[in-house]
Amino acid sequence: MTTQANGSALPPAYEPASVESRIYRMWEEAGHFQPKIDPDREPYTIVMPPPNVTGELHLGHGLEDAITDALVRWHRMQGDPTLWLPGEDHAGIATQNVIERELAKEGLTRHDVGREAFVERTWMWVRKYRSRIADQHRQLGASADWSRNTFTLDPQIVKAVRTTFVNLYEQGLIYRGLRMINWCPFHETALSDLEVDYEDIAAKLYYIRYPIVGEGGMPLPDYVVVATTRPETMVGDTGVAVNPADDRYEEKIGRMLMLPIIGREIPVVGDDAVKPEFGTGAVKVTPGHDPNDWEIGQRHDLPVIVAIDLKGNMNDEAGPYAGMSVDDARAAILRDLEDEGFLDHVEDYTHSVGVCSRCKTVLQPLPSEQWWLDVNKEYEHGHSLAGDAMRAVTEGRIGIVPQRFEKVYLNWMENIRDWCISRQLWWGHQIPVWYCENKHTTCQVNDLDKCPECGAAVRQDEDVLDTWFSSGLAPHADLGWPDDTDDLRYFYPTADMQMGYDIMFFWCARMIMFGLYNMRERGEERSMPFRHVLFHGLIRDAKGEKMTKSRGNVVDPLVAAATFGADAFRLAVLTGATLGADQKYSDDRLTSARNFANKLWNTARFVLMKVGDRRIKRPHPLDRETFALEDRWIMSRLEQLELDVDSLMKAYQLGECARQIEDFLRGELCDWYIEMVKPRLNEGDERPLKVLVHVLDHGLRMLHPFMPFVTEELWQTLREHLDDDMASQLIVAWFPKSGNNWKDAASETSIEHVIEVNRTIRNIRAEKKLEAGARPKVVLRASAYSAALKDTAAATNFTSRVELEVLDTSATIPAGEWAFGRVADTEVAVALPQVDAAVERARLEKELGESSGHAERLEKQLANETFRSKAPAHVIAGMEATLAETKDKVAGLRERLGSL
RNA sequence: GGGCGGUUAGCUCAGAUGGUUAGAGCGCUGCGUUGACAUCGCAGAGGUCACUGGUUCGAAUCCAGUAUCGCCCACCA
Repeated sequence: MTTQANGSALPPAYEPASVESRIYRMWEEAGHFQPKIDPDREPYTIVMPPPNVTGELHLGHGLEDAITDALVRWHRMQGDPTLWLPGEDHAGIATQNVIERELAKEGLTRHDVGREAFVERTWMWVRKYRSRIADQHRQLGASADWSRNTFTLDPQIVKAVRTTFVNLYEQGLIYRGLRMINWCPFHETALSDLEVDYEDIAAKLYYIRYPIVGEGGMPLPDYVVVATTRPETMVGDTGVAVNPADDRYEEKIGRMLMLPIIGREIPVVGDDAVKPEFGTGAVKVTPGHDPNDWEIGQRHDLPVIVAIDLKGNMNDEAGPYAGMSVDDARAAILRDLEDEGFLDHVEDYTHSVGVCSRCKTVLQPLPSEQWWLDVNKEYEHGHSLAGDAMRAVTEGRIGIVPQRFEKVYLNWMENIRDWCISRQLWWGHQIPVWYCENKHTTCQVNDLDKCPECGAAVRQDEDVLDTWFSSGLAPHADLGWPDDTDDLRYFYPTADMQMGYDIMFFWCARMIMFGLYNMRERGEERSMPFRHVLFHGLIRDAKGEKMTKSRGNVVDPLVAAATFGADAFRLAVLTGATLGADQKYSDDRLTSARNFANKLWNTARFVLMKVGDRRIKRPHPLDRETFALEDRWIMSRLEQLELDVDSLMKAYQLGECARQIEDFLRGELCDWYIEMVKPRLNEGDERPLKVLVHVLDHGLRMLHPFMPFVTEELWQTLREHLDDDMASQLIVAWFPKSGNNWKDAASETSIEHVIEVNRTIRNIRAEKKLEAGARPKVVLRASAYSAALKDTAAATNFTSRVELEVLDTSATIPAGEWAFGRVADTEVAVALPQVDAAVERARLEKELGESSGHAERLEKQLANETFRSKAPAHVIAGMEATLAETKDKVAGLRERLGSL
């Protein structure tokens, strides 16, 4: 044998820790993450969903890296100029909160330090965490272009944000207005509808008597009972509404009621929004603290009284309850109502309340001046933000994967309302609007120091924009918009986008609206931010619970990667579920993925050991004539795999694709091909080396998008032994493209048969409890497959440890003690020391039952005229072949039963 | 109140355009260290594909309905 130096040079087990950082550095230093702009080639671009700068990457980011990197590496290996554009998000509320908590440890609030110092302090935090986040991506193998890394508060993005704002403002889509908003008393800011969660709470429905006022302002003994879950808001009541069609209250409409305790007179109004069947059919109207009541108040010109302040406490409007918290005020009011006989009765009642999606504080609906984006207004004839965003999807310019999410997207977009974009925070994009003391308002991109109209000093609007306003610009802004940059011209529109389905509305929807709007000069076919958007599911813990800090079940992807290897982590999350579906995460899956990496490692180790110091030429199609049956088989199987990989990748079936490659390498290459050719290799036959090196090379290439580190490490050694035009690194090597050179259906059928025969032999060995070390004689009697069985006899002798003799059907099996089996046309006889006739009979009878049942079903179907006329020919032919084989088998079984 | 998804082996999940006896990993049982790999190999047990009805020559796959779990949307005083 030749030298074993190269194979033995690899340690016997794959050790990710000793490989990953070195390999990553090698890629990055070679500049492979940075695409070269080539006008003759279509680029592949994908923008990374920017993680919040507030902290660590979680499993969701790990999954995203696995998905994106697989797509990116696949395209890069196809030769596409490939750009994966990374970034981080300033994450307004989340980040501000982190810094406020830091301050709180020093006993300070943000107001103590002031806006400027607070923002500076936040920047210090950001600088520290940004590089940390990038390092975390690196550890997972993300081949993103760090030279283009973008932060959502970079000057370039500020310019993009302001330009967008100004354009929308000038077209009247952005406006400032007094509306009912969701106010979070904890964060002390307005929120958009999307940032509201609803929680069911067990509460009470309080029925309160509102006396009717007679002539002269005196309360009458008669009263109207209203039902409310929030009695404390009655201090802000300015009316009571009933349905105008409700007979019970018909004559009450227009009369005045006396607000209990407070003593204010309020009118009864008729409004269709009131449902007669709910409660008493009469509802107290508090326009200052309820969105519905706000609407009713608008319709009936009712005054608005705001009685709750921005921290959730009662203000002076609450009279005797001023200064109390909402909860205290509720208790006090109920006590007073009861004391004075106004509380009619109380019922248990479960309803949902809006809470802040971040801190779960119960939100206060308040009328407030905020900035809004009107997504339905036409900015040009026939064009609105939401309308364009819907059409891009319905007309197929943007594809949603999986497609079922299309409906969710469209349904949301159809019902979308104006977006509250201002936040009362300090960290973020400050609104580019300036006011002067003469009430002039200026909205412009550049900073302003004096009023262009009157020259007076100006003050910038203090609010900042919703974080998603800037994220929504990502694809074009990250590429340089509003400037006309090379990147923007070349890489926009981006190809794919990928995110968890949970941020479809927050992010995907906004990117589509903003992209189409800002890039509209490009025309419909080139203005969309991306051509496909992929929605992946959430990763839950092993019990299916959502991973949250409070549950303490959060898994750090870097710990997983450090324990099992980044490749194992990536493979595990990628194959854990299909796109769009949630997956449960457990170490078991990581373990098997790690084991596969090790299996691959040892496969390569074996091949390299056998190759020694040779340089191998790839198999040429002309070699087929000289190749053994199993050589032709594995080459044919490889070619089929390449075809399947191509179509699966194109269909974004990444998990299925990885699984199929793994199945091939494990189940066909390792389990069968390698085992079968060992005897030939031992005899110095070098043909299998050609095949082994080629198949391993292609396998590593195809697996690289999924398991980049181990494949690159192995390929670095393998390439030294392949006499071919090779790239220096696998990351930029060509991806196997399926040709039609090796497809060989006959070889596939033959080897499948040989494998089944081997399985049957082994099965008999195990069932008959033959000595593991024994080499029993085996006689095969076959017709059509006899040549294949003879060709592979040496292999079978080796892999199943037998002494094989292949006979034609004309020959008879010699006398002696045999255990019999059958595979299609092949009768398998394994020599036995002795046979237990009863056990053998039982086994044969069971098998006979199964086989004759199968034959009957086939016969019945084949006898069916409709089937014969409608089914495709290959199905019928296949079934007939199976029937023939099954009949042979039945005959054989009967014969053997008879001879027992 | 609308909408969506899941329900396949003990567990976690695959099964594209319907097609011959439904797969993998883990777990389980038995055997095994034949120089790539015990992070391994071989063999085996284990499934009426949630249920009912329909379409079809043929259904895990398509249609309708039911059950159950989960999710999303919606201004339920």
